[in-house]
Amino acid sequence: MRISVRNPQPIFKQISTALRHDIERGVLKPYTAIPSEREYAEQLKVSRMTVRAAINELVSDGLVLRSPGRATTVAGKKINKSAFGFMSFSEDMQSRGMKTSSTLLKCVEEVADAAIGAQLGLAPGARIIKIERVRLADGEPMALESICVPQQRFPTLHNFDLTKHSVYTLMEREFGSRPSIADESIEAVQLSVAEAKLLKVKTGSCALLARRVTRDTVGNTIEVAKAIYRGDRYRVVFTRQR
Amino acid sequence: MRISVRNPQPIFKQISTALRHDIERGVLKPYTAIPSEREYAEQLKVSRMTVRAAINELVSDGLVLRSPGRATTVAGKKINKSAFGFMSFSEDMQSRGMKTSSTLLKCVEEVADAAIGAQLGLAPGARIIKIERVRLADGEPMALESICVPQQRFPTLHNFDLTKHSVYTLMEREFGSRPSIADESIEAVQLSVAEAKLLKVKTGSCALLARRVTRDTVGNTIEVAKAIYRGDRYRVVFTRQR
DNA sequence: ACAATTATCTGGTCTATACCAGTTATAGAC
DNA sequence: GTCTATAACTGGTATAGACCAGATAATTGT
Repeated sequence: MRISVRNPQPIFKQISTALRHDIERGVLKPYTAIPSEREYAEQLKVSRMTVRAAINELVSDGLVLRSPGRATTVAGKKINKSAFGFMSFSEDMQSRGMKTSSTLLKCVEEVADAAIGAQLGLAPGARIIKIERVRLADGEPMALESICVPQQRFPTLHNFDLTKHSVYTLMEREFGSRPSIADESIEAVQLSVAEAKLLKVKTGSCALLARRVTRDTVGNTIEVAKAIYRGDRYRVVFTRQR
Repeated sequence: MRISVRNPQPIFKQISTALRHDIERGVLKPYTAIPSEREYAEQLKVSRMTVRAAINELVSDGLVLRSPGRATTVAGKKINKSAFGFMSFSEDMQSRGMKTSSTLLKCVEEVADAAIGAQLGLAPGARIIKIERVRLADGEPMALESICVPQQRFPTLHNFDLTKHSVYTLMEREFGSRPSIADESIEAVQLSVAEAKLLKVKTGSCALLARRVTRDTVGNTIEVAKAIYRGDRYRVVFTRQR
């Protein structure tokens, strides 16, 4: 493992990605103990707290398990290789090696209704930009997505080519608002006739309905989203800890 | 805020729960900045790193937002009050103020089939304990749950009253195995005739199917679970970060 | 050979300090 | 007033030490 102070990445990040790779490549094998924090500290000539910060990252991703008194061990094989985090549809699919595309159904500026406005923390009568898209993976319809963002914060968002660019990327690059945290809920629903037609499945099929309220690093609510994923092709995977 | 070294809880934990309460009670209001880490450190006469550890807990629960250079602010109202973590059905429902009960459908010791055995990391032919229950909240059927645990690790689990005790509690108290991390997947499915009858809903209704592989603090896989939740009454809620 | 004790591991917490890089407020120049 | 440079913040990272309690390995005494 090589770490460098000249690397713009913080040391603990360098260490955690190095360890992550070691686990992925099998250098550190599942169910076996990894070297102790003190060993790494001495070997890498960094403080133990720095090593600890690195390992913290792995713990919160569920890659390793810590238990007081015992050595830290590599967790067994995970259902989901990709760490949780939260991803946009495009990032999500791309990480699975699928090509994504979109069909734009709607892209309008309108007055926010009471519910959406309240969730976005807007005054009554404030305007929003509403974007509705069919999301496809390798050409096959996978999800229906409806996004509402405050017009005031992203005034020209609807001028970009939303079939090409990720909305999150645009938010960050063009408007300096980085999505940071999202409250999400998932439920099972039956598809309506219109929804089923767009997804090219039978009416009444089961689907996952996800609602999401996204905030940026400053705490502003920047998005209220609703997405319907085909039940036969989509599965939400995550790691829980306690 | 009062912290004490005599309190068996670590200081940073005391601070984080105090802050959590302040946020819940509205002493620290949404969208407003909280005092800086240095202020808390001086006021509480602890190291800044300790305060930081406390605030880290709030950040990972999505209660506050940090952004370099700026003050830390309280996040807006959350969809889910309860932090994510992972909970058993009983804990889950109880936290919602509902009374839970169970109907035991099956509780047997048998040879693990290939798939389950592999997930539990067992040798072919090893025995498991399989528990199937209908879970009820306030007397109403809410979920069907099927749990498989290795017989070797929990030899007498099926002798306990599983309609009364939480399996996780038994695992920890009676067998010294604390559930620590779980890989979970959720998908939408249509209920079969038998499932619908047990849940007292119409055949073909939508439901959430959750699969879970749980490991303890040492990394042993201690449970493979499958649960079917009524789609009309259940919703999975969580917070994502990136 | 076995059981009990002890030494030495482990991670968990904590301190006090330091420097950096962003952000914001302030004070000064115009 | 408005603009600009600066000072005073913020959180982010890192250090080098310290002590604790749980787990384990080594060493005893029998």
